[in-house]
Amino acid sequence: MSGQTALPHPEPEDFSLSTVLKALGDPERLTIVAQLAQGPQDIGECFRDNPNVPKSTRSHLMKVLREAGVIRNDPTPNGPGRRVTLRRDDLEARFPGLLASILASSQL
Amino acid sequence: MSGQTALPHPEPEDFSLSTVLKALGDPERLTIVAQLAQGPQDIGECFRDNPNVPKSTRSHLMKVLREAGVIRNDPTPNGPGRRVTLRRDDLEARFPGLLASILASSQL
DNA sequence: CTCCTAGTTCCATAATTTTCGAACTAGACG
DNA sequence: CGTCTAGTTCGAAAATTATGGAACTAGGAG
Repeated sequence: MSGQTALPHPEPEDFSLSTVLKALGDPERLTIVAQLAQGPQDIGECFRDNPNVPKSTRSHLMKVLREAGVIRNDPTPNGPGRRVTLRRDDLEARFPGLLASILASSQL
Repeated sequence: MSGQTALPHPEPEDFSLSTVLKALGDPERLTIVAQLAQGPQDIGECFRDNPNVPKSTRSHLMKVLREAGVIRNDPTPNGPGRRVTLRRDDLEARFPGLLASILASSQL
């Protein structure tokens, strides 16, 4: 696998609305989240478009989303790479309707 | 009145989702917007709590919200100061449900 | 007209965020 | 074991954003 194998993820009760909004208030990160709405992806897939983004920048982008509670970033069970997942249910539990309206607005 | 009397405001079709989210992704600005949800206010009222914020900083905070399309900042018709208004309808037209879910989540 | 009030704009500085190379980590495969 | 792959972390530099004093603006009151 890669990296430290297990990264810290905040609990839903520790999510902050402004932190979530700030994480999504960036076009690149918003695009990634919109893609993840269609299902989990490996990190590489998230950057199929603009493939010239260096690894460290990718990691940082994901870190901001992960620390806000927007995504999970877990080791792939049987295989290389990492699996990124939208934390739909956790976000819905904490901020009802928020993610849905953002995703709907993001595809205009 | 004060300042340049008429400030530029973007049209709803020029709103950008990530710009709106970025504008709201700041605790101070989010608090201001939550207050404005209860009705228009003069700028002074927006800062009744933390009254030690200098004028230029207040103006800048308002500018970010205004340029994102979140608020209107207009001269008060008969009197001093400026009237700040949440652009509820314009935001709803462009990003349905977004503001409502943010406001609901902001009072937790 | 002058002064007062309320707010914007300008500008420079401070703080935060982004970017990306380089070093490091961990599993898979041979 | 060594190597390849995929990704994280570190650190420093670049870019963006925030802060706040000073100058400026506009209306209202005297």
